[in-house]
Amino acid sequence: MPGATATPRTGGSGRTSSARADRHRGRRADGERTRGTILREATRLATVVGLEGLTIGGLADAIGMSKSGLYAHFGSKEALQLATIDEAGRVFDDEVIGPALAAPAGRPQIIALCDAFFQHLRGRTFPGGCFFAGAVLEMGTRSGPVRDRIAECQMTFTRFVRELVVTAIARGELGPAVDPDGLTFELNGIILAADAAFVLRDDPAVLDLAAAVVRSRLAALERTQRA
Amino acid sequence: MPGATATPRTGGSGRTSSARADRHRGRRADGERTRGTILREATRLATVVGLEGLTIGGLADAIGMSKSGLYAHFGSKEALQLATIDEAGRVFDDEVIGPALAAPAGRPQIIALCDAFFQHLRGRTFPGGCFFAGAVLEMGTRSGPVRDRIAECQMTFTRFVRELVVTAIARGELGPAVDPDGLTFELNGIILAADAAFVLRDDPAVLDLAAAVVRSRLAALERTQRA
DNA sequence: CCTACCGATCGGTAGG
DNA sequence: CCTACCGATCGGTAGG
Repeated sequence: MPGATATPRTGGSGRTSSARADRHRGRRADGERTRGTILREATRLATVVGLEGLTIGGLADAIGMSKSGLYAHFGSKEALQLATIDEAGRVFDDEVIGPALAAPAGRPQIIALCDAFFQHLRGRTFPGGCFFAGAVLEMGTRSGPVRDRIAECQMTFTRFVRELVVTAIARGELGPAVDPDGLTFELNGIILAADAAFVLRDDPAVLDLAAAVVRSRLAALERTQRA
Repeated sequence: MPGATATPRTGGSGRTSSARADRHRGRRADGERTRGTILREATRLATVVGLEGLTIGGLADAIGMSKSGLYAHFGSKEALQLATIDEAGRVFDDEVIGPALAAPAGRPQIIALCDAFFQHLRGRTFPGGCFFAGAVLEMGTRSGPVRDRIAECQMTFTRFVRELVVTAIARGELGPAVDPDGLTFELNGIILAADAAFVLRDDPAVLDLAAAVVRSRLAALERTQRA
């Protein structure tokens, strides 16, 4: 969720091929792999117990490591939380933002974004539903770098949705009098309602309802002059 | 949020006036008062640190009591959590359900319900926003009596909103082809989006936007035939 | 990446 | 409603 722009993560560090460089690369690659394993489990765990409920010991147990093994990768709980947020952002970009960008510009991108989000829930990438929906309510009224990072992610997403809305209006696929802020707010609400209902009822039917609501809402706005 | 029906909580126990009964009543009244103080602070604290993050020690400190003083009122953390949920439900009934029921039946009740919810946020009854919105995402994927109680509250609220919608359709204040489940879902989404945005941005302007969205949404559905 | 440890805090109990 | 305590777990560190 960090952004709508694809941020290519260039991996390895060079082209040297001495034994020493290979060993360095091997060690670093192992470390990166372990780090990835830790963070994948951390994102999953955090959607169930929260970013604050995520404990170093609990996470270490879940992946069969010692606590100090985790401290070798992240110096503190806060650093782990921030890295976990970034990992969740990469997953969100891959599974939700990516499919939206792959769709034709305008209204199809709005529908693709919502459908991708519902698929993100349906596929149970995270056992506790949307990582960020939970994190916003958990961290919203606190303070510190973790809260600020979550707020930043949420703002980035809202801005992205608004861009799609503005584009759809400019292309004449939504009525010219549609209020971008209002529709962005509504779409975010549909997304949040889908997450809450799916988390609670564990029933894919709520995602079908959500997808139908998105379509009927956009169809109505295509014809009317006032949102 | 337990229900839309007013549940009068009959207090005192009788009409006896012996010294012994008075002393009993006095003791019980003191206990009830302390219990209320504890629960009021518990609901507030829980909206910031979560129902799970709510600790006996932290709550005891917040109200200037000893931990064991709390254990005298609630035998366990789980019992405290359940009592806290009930207290939050009473507050929600008072501040949100009550004003809706006081409005004229039909569409005015839907608007009154949403406005009362936005006012519930604006007045900062709870520092962390809507108690139940946070609790649903925190407890949704767990198990046990606390999760079940939260799920029950959410279902009761959803049913209540749906009743208002059905009534408004029956009265001809919403188009006959409006889908009750779809509109209930949308209204719940607007409520959740308002809570998330207010918690994060701490800006009453988001509540004004939410109120405007509710009105324009209902106005559009009054005229159209398909939701 | 490990074992072994630290002070602080967790939920909960004994006994008054 | 209190003091005093329990074993378990918290985030974090030393030293390898």
